[in-house]
Amino acid sequence: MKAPLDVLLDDSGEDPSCASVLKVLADNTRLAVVERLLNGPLTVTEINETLGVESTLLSHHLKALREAKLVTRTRQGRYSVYAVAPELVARRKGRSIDLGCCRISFS
Amino acid sequence: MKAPLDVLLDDSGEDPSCASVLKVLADNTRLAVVERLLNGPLTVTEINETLGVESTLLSHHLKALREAKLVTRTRQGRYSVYAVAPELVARRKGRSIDLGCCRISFS
DNA sequence: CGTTCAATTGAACAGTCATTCAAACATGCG
DNA sequence: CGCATGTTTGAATGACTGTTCAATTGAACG
Repeated sequence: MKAPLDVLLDDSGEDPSCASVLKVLADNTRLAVVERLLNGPLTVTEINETLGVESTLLSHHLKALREAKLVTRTRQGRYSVYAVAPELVARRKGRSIDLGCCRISFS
Repeated sequence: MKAPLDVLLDDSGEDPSCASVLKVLADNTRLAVVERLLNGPLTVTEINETLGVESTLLSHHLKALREAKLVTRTRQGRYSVYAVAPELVARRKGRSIDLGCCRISFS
C-alpha cells in the first residue's frame, strides 16, 4: 500500500489530495521550515540555526517537503539552498501559500 | 506519552501548536466533513449522504474534529447536529477558517 | 415496556510516521 | 591526494493513526 507522504512522488499522474499535502505541512518542524523559507531562501545550516534539531532529522523533513513539491532545492557549492516552491507562493499577500485545493495564510 | 491528536483535549492549558490542529484537518474524510459544514450545520446522517463512509468511522472522525475544537455538536432529538466552530469562521470571506496560527481558505 | 433509529464508544489490528544511529556522498581546501 | 565541512541516505524502532468489529447509549414511538 502507498504511504500518504509518498503521494506526490508517484508517477501515476494522480491528482494529490488536499489532505495529503496538508499532512506534510502538519508537523511542527516542517511547518517551521516553511515559515522561515517564506522570508527567503536558506541553506540547511541557516534553517537549523533557528530550529536546532539534529541535522539528519532536518534532512528527512526537507526530503518530505521536497517530495511534496512544497520546497525546491538548489545546490550551491557544498551547500543546499532551499526555497518555497515558486508556483505555491501566492501573489499579493506575502506570507501565504496556494496549494490549489486551499490556501494557507500565516500571520 | 501524549498523542498529537489529543493535544486539544488536555487540561494543561498549553497552547496547541498550529501543526497539531493541521494534523486533524489533514485527513480526506475530516477535511470533507469540514468543507461540507462550511455550507451550514448538518446531522451525522446528512453529512454521510455525501460521504458514504461507515457511520462508526465517521463518528470517530467527528470526535477528533470535536476534540480539536474545529466543530461543535448540538443534540436535537435523537440527532446530532454538527457545525464549524463559530469562533473559527473567518469574517468576510465565506469559505475559510481562522486557526489563529494560520488561516485556511477553500476554493 | 420492547423495538427501532441515530450516534457513540472501546478494543484490536495493520499500516504509517518521526526519530535515531551508522554510514555514505559531495564539495572545497590544504 | 587526504581531510574537514555540509548534507543525504537507509535501516531500525517505538509511537501514533485510520479502520473495523462488537457492544452500548440515548431518544422517539407503538
